[in-house]
Amino acid sequence: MNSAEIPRATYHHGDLRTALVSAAEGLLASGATLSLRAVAKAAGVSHAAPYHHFANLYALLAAVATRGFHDLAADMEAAHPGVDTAARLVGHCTAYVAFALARPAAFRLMFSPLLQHKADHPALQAAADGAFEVLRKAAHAHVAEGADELALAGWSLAHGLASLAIDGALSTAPVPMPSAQDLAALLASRLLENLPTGRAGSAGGG
Amino acid sequence: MNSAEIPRATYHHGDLRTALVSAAEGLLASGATLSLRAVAKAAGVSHAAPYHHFANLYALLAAVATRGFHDLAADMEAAHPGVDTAARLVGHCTAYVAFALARPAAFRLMFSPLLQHKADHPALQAAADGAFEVLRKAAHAHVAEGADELALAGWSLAHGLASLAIDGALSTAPVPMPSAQDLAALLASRLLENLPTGRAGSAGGG
DNA sequence: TGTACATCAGTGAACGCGCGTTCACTGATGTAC
DNA sequence: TGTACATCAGTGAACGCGCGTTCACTGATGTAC
Repeated sequence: MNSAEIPRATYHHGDLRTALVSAAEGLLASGATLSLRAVAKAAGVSHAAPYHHFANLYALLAAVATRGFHDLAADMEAAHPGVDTAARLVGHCTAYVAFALARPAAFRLMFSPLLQHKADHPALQAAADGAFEVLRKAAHAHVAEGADELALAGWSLAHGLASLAIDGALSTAPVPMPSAQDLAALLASRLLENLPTGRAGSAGGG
Repeated sequence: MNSAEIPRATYHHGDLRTALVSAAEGLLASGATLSLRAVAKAAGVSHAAPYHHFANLYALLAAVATRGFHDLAADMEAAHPGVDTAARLVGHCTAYVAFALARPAAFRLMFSPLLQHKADHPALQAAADGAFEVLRKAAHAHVAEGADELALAGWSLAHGLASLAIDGALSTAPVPMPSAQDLAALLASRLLENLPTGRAGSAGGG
């Protein structure tokens, strides 16, 4: 219950703030270059209206990304088949990739350098931390020793696969591919099966 | 020897085409929004000069990305410690992450949706295919069966780690981190050690 | 070597456009009495 | 319930700016003889 998010009065438009966030994500998804004027037009209001809700374009983008991290965390939480800890972590990774494929524009924005200074947007910072915490907790439940490293490995694998898939890089691969979701689940489960509590030790040569 | 790349005459400037590509990558690295006029100014020529070398901004961006893929492939080729096939693949993945950390702006552009239609730029398409081929060949040398999947896993892991690192996401992780290069080598080698020729079979539920 | 000519990379003025931002305004919503 | 007032979300005109793109030009480089 973040009191800064909810109690927006609904005067003329209904809820222009939310409508602007949705319109912005829609424009990003369409591949258009984003501008406050274009977002206002897409939302059906005059170009000056957004200034009553967002100081500038970056504040609006931060709101889009914040909603994205909330949705990502919710999707990952919702995807935990059974109580098996490994299956839960695989489910989280699969949901991660599925989110990126379903909403690539939001996913890119969430990790865009445009919003790298998340400290400027506390709500965004909190939402991003919350999403990673879902993965970290799942890894911690699976195995105590090396859990953070395990979470990082799963996160990296899921993030890399998601990024490559939505940027079309996988289409350059010379072999027929299963669906990206199936592939993510397969790879993540293989990784988890083969990385139990034991630590490998000295593997990174210098 | 691509005849379309080399035989540029050096009339007034010397080699404005190359200078524009370098200036563009420099501007991208500085975080500035890119425009042809800004690139021309950075290269010290008038704003109309680039039109003698590039039809528009996208053609220039494609040239930046093309050079990036060439350099990435060269870096990966150069990083093969010994003749051990596993070590070579780990070396490639490490070089991949190191390239992203050294030239994040180029790396992002290379996988940007702006250049998703690589078929419009044959040189870019060839360079991108060539870079992935380095990874695929290394995986194929390591193990014939399932080599493409192995290459994809290594690629995804390296790409995900690289993306998260350059976008600052790893700084939100609640544990102290080794250097990203060491981490990439560690994770890649673990993955490779534990994913030999055997195939897991049915792991992706659904 | 020297001269006349052709080529074309780079110049600078000019254009129309969409942008961010401001400003006085207007009119619907909420509230005090 | 009704009226008068306060609030403030959204409007539309206006501004200055940087952009992409074009165009006639100019002058350095290359070449034919």
